[in-house]
Amino acid sequence: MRRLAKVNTGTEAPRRTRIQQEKRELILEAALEVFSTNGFRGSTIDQIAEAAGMSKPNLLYYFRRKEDIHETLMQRLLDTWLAPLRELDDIGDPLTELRSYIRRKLEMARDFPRESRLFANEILQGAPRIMPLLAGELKTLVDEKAAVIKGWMRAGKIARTDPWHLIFSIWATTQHYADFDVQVRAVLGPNRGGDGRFEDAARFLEQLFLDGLKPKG
Amino acid sequence: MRRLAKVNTGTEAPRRTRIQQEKRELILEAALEVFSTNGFRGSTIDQIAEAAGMSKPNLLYYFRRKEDIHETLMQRLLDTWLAPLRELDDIGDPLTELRSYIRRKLEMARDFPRESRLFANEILQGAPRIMPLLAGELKTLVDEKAAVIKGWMRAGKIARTDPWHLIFSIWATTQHYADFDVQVRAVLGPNRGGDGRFEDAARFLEQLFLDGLKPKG
DNA sequence: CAAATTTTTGACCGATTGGACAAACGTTAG
DNA sequence: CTAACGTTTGTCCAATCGGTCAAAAATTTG
Repeated sequence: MRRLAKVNTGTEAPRRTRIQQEKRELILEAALEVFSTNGFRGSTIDQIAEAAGMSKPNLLYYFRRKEDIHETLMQRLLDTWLAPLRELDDIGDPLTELRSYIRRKLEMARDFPRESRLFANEILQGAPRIMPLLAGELKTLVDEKAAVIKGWMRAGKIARTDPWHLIFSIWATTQHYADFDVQVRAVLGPNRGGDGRFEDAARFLEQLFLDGLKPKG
Repeated sequence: MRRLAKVNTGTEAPRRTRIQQEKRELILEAALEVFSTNGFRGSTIDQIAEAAGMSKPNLLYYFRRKEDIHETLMQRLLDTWLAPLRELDDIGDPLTELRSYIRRKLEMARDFPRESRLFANEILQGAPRIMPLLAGELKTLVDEKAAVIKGWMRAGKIARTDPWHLIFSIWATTQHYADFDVQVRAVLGPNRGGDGRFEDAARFLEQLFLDGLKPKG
């Protein structure tokens, strides 16, 4: 009876055995850990293989090239990473929607810091591997949501301002707590830099985005 | 007559000839370019040497190890990078002071994006080389300025909130335009992503930090 | 000028890298 | 069981890496 051929087709034919599925997940999990802390060029296949508990040739049996691992990781990443923005909905109170979006993004920075750092690494180095996605899929989504926000502004539900830069500022402030986590904890010190820092950040960001810094009165 | 001995003392004795000064600057400039786009491990001495227009052994005559270049670069960076925060002054109107700080930081993101990316690269990878500086010099400075801001809040000059996270949010939003520049331009597109994007960002950030998003009324 | 010193380079080295390969080992269908 | 296929590994390789070294070239000093 016909069995499966080579695994590493990469582009298509994802028919895989149980072992293949499991081992590929194991490798991707290990690669996320290694890539997110060392960058692509700073990471070695040996590091990933050791983190995944297997030999280098064995890893290369599941992913033919180092770049294939990174590519698979980035493809998966973008979907989950943009999910909060996709949820931004025209129905419902605008200020509540924005507050929820900020909160969800901050939770992702707290719960998936490796994903955030992997993405940041890629962008920092000029996004050589995902540039088309940025100018295509991402731009389309942001433009769409910017239109929604503009509608809220026209309706007088939120202050008039630039929707694109608003989205950037939400990305920047929330992802900062994942990407610059080391610095945040170093500056806050042992007491304030503990587990409570995300709640402090949530409170601060809510106030910033809703009311700004001008004193009441 | 006694001449200069080896150049690479590194830690002290910075007596240098004209050629040494010039060539060292040339190397540091080239290294800034290379390190900021490839990270430390992703950059090679050959790349830096080529960017500086000299041979690898010649470069190693001025900096004995690759790490020495990076270290020198980081030391210089922190001084100029924190200058805007150091200027944050207790005298003068608080809201004006904060607005000036945001503007200066945004100008630095525009005029020195490579420095910003170099710093981001280092922090992203756990700040292995400057951790002591973060927990020492940086924390001291931020704590000091947080106290100044707290004074403004007590005096009712600005809204009460967390001064540390306020500083983080200013860092995050401004540096975003340097570190994530590729993404910003990809999303904004050819028209809005042109040279005017920093002015748009300045306008938006001023409104965000002063008034927030709640509609006037 | 010439000697002393600084600067530059080609050649080289050991270590590490991404990846190839064949042989050994496991597993499963008939 | 056994043959066919999937999985794993030890070994090897060429390229690249950071860095050395001695000797040539350029510069400075007296």
